[in-house]
Amino acid sequence: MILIDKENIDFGMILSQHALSKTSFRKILIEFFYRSKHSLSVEEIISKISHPVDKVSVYRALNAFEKNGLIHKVPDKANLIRYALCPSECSSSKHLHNHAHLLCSNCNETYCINDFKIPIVNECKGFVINNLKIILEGSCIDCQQSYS
Amino acid sequence: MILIDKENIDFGMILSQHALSKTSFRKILIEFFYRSKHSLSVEEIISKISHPVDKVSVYRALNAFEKNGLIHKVPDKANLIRYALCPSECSSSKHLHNHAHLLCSNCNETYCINDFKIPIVNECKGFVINNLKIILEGSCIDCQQSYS
DNA sequence: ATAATAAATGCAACTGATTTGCGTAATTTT
DNA sequence: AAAATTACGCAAATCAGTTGCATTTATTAT
Repeated sequence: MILIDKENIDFGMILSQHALSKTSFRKILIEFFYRSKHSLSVEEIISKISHPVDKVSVYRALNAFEKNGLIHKVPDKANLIRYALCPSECSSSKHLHNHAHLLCSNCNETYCINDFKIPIVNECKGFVINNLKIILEGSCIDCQQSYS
Repeated sequence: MILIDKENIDFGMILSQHALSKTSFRKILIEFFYRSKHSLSVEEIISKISHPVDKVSVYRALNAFEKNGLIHKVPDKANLIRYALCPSECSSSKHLHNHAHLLCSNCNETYCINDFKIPIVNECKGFVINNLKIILEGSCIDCQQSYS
């Protein structure tokens, strides 16, 4: 397991490394992703961030972050745009993900899981498969506890 | 393998068996699903069906069909509403699917595949998993051929 | 078969997420 | 520091999907 000291990350540096402008909003946004343990929707970003932003700027920043390999889209129960941090191997030229998503039916939080066996597909109908998306729906720990 | 004679299916009967009204539009709609080898979006239904329909009626019919176990939602590249026929075991009380979806990156058609091994998930973060969605993205046979 | 009841349809208008255009402000390059 | 590029905020547009309501069609009961 890799432990990251979240208090001492240079978020401006992270933006530079991904060829993204270091505006005050974007520094706060990337920090917000690092501090969040689950994925983020546009609404969540606007309401919880310590910086007044127009939603248009949020959409555009997320777009740029994704394009440059910093974040990736994750499924959302309501089909909203929702993102999570990429593993460090991703770049603007290529997103390299090999993970599944856990989606809580109750609170609609999405978490990434990195350790799973790729399923074996027997019947392929001649498809050439480039990308695999796995979504596991269920109840997250927090929601299970709140039921009991 | 089960062979179905698509020329002699009583579509009115199928609607009755699923407790759905036999309107002329709904008979044409269910027939359209039977004759299509891939999944259908609302837009595709409206433009290709031999019957003038309002989109609202399409949405409402699809909703009713799904609720009564006749069709099920499938993923769509652009997050549109998209449906495919259920296996005959589905009913209004329960949808019983155990299959994955092939999504062609080129033409955006979606196909169901029924023969695959469920992946083993090692890292679950305490989740209770109720439902599994698997989406295989790639190129379908037709799109591969059109490239060569 | 007919009347009564329930459900489906079409139209117009609405919602809510996302996008586009454009002038201004901040950032990066020279 | 000036010039060039990119991001920002605002207003307005777009696009999929939904809701309300009056009308038509289908189902059920007589």
